Amino acid sequence: MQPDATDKKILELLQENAHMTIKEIASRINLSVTPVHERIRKMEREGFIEKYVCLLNRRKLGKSLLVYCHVTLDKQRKESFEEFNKAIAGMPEVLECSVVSGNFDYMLKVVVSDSEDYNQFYQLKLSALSSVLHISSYFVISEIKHTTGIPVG
Amino acid sequence: MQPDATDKKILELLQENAHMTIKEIASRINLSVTPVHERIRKMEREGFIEKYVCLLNRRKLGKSLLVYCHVTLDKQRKESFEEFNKAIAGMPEVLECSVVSGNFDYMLKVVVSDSEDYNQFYQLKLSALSSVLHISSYFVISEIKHTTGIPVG
DNA sequence: TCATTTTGAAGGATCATTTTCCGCAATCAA
DNA sequence: TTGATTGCGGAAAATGATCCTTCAAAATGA
Repeated sequence: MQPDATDKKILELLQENAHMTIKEIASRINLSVTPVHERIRKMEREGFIEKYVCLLNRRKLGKSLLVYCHVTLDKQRKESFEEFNKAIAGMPEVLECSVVSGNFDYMLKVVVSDSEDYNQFYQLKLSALSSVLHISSYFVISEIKHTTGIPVG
Repeated sequence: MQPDATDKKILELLQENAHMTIKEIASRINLSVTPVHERIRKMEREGFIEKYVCLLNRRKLGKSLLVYCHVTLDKQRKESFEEFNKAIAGMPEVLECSVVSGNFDYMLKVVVSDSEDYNQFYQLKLSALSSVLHISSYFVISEIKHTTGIPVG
């Protein structure tokens, strides 16, 4: 069953602040705590809500550099994709990695401390993979928008 | 003050599951609830922890298509950047938007229902902006990795 | 139409967690 | 040694989550 309008309001609030109490959510949407609680549990059970996480300030933690990479594999073959996918899983600096359509194979989002740190990652980890043919790096100069909230309207 | 090793363990746990109780965290790192509670509050106060959110399953909510866009502005001028930045802020389907170095100006991450929905976004919203000269779209075929957890080791 | 079932919500009791307070021990500087 | 600071543990108080029962409205069926 898809979330109804009330469920969606709850999701919007929780996507913005998961520490909001059920009581607070209830008062915002003019309901008592019980139905709000039940709706949340239901959406958790049914997988609409996947998990609750905290978001950190990467700059304060010294991870000031954000880089997007385009990766082209040497050969578009099963073994290459498998090697690459497996390697990516073990790289904590890679936050996102997707196979994309277009003139390259992968799109990566990488978080590192600085350009030297990125160089280490680039030379010792990414280009060390035999499956990799070509890498283009795009350094983020300014983050205009950054949200984890998907539109539920 | 930077988080110490104990703080980092707490951050790793909270980045994975922010609903973990203080008691549970405490037992995992062999501490009582008081210091764990104090450390978390401190990291919230000092801004290392920015917010708590819930992550939704976009597919279950009908947002099955993920697209990365490269956008080139017509003119690299203050007014163009301002118009573009402002417009992006009002587009809920754009989850991330960054100014990048390289042969285009912006990198966008867009979430929509399907290709028709993307077409609407592309034609009616993005290319409707006078500041935009060129757009390249890269459709995500497969998400290999997707995490919000930045490395704190 | 009337009775029955189902669904969603409210209120209150109970349980768990968070938060606060206090004291203890280790470390460090004077 | 003394005094101050820091980090930790334990327990009480405050708050919130959860569970259970009841109620009302809508849907279902004879």
